[in-house]
Amino acid sequence: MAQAGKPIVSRKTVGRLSLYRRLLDLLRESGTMHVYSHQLAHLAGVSAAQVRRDFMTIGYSGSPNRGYEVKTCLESIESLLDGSGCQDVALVGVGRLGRSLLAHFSSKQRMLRIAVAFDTDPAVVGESFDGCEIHAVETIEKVVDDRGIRIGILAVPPEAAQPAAAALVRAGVRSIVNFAAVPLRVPDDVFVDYMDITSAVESAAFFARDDGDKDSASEDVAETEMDPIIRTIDSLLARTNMKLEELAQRIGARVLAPGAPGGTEVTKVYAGDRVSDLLNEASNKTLLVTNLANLQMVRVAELMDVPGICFVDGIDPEPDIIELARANNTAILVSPVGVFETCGLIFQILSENGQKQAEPQ
Amino acid sequence: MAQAGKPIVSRKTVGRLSLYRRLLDLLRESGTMHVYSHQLAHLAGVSAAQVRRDFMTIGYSGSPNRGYEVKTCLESIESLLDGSGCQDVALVGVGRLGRSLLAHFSSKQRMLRIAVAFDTDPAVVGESFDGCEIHAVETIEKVVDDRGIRIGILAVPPEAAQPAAAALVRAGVRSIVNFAAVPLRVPDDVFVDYMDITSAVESAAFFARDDGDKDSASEDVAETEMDPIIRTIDSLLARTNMKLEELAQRIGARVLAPGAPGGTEVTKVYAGDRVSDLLNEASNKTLLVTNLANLQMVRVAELMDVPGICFVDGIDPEPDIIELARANNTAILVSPVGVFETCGLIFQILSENGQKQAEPQ
DNA sequence: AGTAATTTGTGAAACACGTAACAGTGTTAC
DNA sequence: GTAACACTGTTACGTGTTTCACAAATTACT
Repeated sequence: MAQAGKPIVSRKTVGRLSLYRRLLDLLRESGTMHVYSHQLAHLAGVSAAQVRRDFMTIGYSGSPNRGYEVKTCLESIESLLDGSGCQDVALVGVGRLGRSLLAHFSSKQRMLRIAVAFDTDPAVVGESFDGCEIHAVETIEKVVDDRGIRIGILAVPPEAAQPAAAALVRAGVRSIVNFAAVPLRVPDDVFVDYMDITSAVESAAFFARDDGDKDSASEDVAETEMDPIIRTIDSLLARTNMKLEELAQRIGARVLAPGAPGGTEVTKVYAGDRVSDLLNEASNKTLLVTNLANLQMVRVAELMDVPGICFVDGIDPEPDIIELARANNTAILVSPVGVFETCGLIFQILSENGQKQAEPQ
Repeated sequence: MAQAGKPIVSRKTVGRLSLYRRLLDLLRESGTMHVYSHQLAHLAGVSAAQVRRDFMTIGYSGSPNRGYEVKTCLESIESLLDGSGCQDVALVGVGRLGRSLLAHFSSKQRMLRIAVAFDTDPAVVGESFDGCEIHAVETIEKVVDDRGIRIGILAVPPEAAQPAAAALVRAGVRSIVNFAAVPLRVPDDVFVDYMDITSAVESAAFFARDDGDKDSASEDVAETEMDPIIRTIDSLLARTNMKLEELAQRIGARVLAPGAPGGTEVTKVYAGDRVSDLLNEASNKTLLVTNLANLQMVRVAELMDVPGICFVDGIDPEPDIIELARANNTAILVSPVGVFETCGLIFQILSENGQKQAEPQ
């Protein structure tokens, strides 16, 4: 567990590792076992060499021709990032932004949680938001020190940032995320990350103007013919809780076997009939699109816990196939069109569906 | 006004310019006319060379021995950042974070405003927050295109980010600030800035651990004897609306002349008796601390619209001084201790006071 | 078994960025 | 008037990060 010394990981690398971690987590959930550097790079929006280099610096090795094993890779990153056990975070400033942060970290984070928050407003001091008590700012030093908290978040107006930072540092905080738009004067060995929203938007505004005259060659994303695996992985990001039944209806497919009772979510699609690929790619949320309507496919689906199979070209599968699928609680769909068109439709629907959700977590 | 071509300003430089702009704005408010590169650098937390270089790249020139003129420098930066006129921004996702952003930009921003927002939740569609209408996400393309908006902010859950980004790009958006934790696939000529809160905090957590073993040589900030001008400017950041009267009481000073009716705010302190310096540094919120109790000081204070003078060492000023000050509505305080101690006390009080404010804007 | 196809791991080049040094220039003091 | 000074504008340099390119390694197929 990353015990050997400190591999001297740079600020930017740590940021990317945090992103890899989330992506790998998605992949693991979807049942993917292995991932290549270029696939992960694609998902993370960086270059493949960058991914390899990052893994090198943290001392994790994949295997040639197999790529990186999702499970062990994830463990490696987590042992580095999370270190030993859960870390508490202190939040200063429980205004709109602060509350938004409380909600953000109360729900999804595993190893990091905001353990305590501070504010000046007597109206909120003593209250609790998302299970986090609000204390008065005057007590920062005592409370933070007592709890041994080493990470602070500043979500205060600019003029309050420096004093609050000073108090946090005095209390032993070693690392601060600062949402206020002022530079903090802190000792050199305290890490500060600036999240300056105003600067970010102003920069965006600047580059919005500047880019305007470049020939906009690519109206839509180039959509270069990516290899099927990447496309499959991509659809992961559009995890949209689409029910299998609704999907069937949308693509005009007949439903010959209902699948598991209560409906089934689909987050991933595998198209093809290569059982070996399927073994690697499929998960319990993968819809299998295939033009091979035989019993073997149903058996593999059962084996892999795949919730449904979609045959194509409007074929009528043999009765024994339907019978086995029903027995296995595996859904059977029949799309009236070919593999390509079916995949296209599903892809589009999943995308649209993702677009309709716009409520932050 | 920055018309000649495009000076090719890098992403990071633009971010810093945005910060300089805010700092210069503060300086202007406080009445400061000129600023040196090393002063601005100190305020911004960067090196003096960096500041000069940044101004070089945008083609702004200061004058040797005078530094940069706050007014024209501000104009120069603004003409670059804001370009021509006010720019509208589109926000997607009006959850907690989105609302926090709406509030943030509705209040303080001048040239940037969130003109329209989108969400899926039918409960908020049609509503208005902070004067901004919420539309349905399905209408992104039409509304954004119609209004000619070129800047977008994404405050949506990860799975909704890519479709929303695609819609924004199709509608003509050239620049996106993305708060979702996923990389966006957009054409190369669209600018994307990632504000990944989770990554930021996780990075902070990592470095909080890692830094622990370095010898913590500097318990508190080094507080190296900074030149008086910088100290004066520094106190600007602790703009704390401290009333002159309260300040007098806190430092145990006698009040010999009440100053302007209704009380006066102090955001800045100048200590010394160099009239030439005072002419440069003072503003209508500057408290003048001096050990020269003569009529000339009162006249200069009147001239510069300085609200108050604080004499030191418990002296008793001549009656004509008090008389003139009363006539001018200039407050006269007499601190029982020397210049150094008086400044120290005031500084401490302003700092403490700043710390008590912790409510985001 | 041997061969072909991939993919990793990594040294070295390329790049971007920040820093330091220095020459140029207006200002002040005498 | 002139010399000293303090600051800016700019060029050259160093550092940290990213990309390139290729050898080593592993698997699959013949």
